[in-house]
Amino acid sequence: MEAGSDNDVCAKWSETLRVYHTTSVELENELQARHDLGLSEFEVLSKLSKSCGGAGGKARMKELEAEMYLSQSALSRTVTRLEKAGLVARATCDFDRRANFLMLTPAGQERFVAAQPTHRGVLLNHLG
Amino acid sequence: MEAGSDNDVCAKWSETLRVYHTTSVELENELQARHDLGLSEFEVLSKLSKSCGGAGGKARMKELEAEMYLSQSALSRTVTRLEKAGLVARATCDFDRRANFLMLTPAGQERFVAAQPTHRGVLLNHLG
DNA sequence: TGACATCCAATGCACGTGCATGTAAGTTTC
DNA sequence: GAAACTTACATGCACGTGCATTGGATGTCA
Repeated sequence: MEAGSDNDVCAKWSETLRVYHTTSVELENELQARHDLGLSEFEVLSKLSKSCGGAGGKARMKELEAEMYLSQSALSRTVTRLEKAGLVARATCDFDRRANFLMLTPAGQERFVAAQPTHRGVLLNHLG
Repeated sequence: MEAGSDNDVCAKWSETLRVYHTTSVELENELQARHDLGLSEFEVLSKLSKSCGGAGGKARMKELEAEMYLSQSALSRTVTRLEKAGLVARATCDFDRRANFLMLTPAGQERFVAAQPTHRGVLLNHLG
């Protein structure tokens, strides 16, 4: 019987929508209010911090793009915002001068470390 | 120990992000390509169809707003788009002339019925 | 070497969204 | 019944996003 299966996926999707929206809205609000960071911006800092082991590490734009649900152009502008805020630095790669290396600045590392508990708290609230 | 719990919620959130993004992108693409409908627009048609039992039924904007993850202004514009496409009609309520009654037009009902299998198909693909 | 395809990132543009505000209609208080 | 408040919806504006394009660097093949 297929009707039950239809209802199942509908309910599952409905629940996914609920969790996603409520959680991401609160993440956005809390990160913005407490740390002046958008959710995409926080996630860029997070990926950089994890894949580079703190300030000074490097990652390419393409690597980030593959890990995030964000288009190439949106990622480019997100990084531009972070750069203007002094949280991230771009450096052209010596071996492939098409590519950018991205580095967390000390300020960026600091901001991320400060924001991470907020992020965790919201997730625990909604998913814990 | 809290580290395990932290990892749990992170993994859960990560999975929610993955399911949400992949599913909603494909929903958006398929509905747009096959039926010239955005996801929000489809969901308005869906709510109207369900809460009104097909064409000619009525619902207020405020009712829809409560059921959807969309701001009042975004909903207003979504309904405007649907109205311009001839899929929904606005009628001012006799008893409260601030409020709108929304009605699915026959074309709107038809479009929704045509689009629903597409919607179900994508959901089954991703969640089934 | 020269011509062409491919790749990386930035940018112009259109679009959907949220916030703040405006307008009109209903409600309450005196 | 008038004034103050509240509610329902629309609209101006700013912002983040995706698509398409551009510009510059790299790779490939004859």
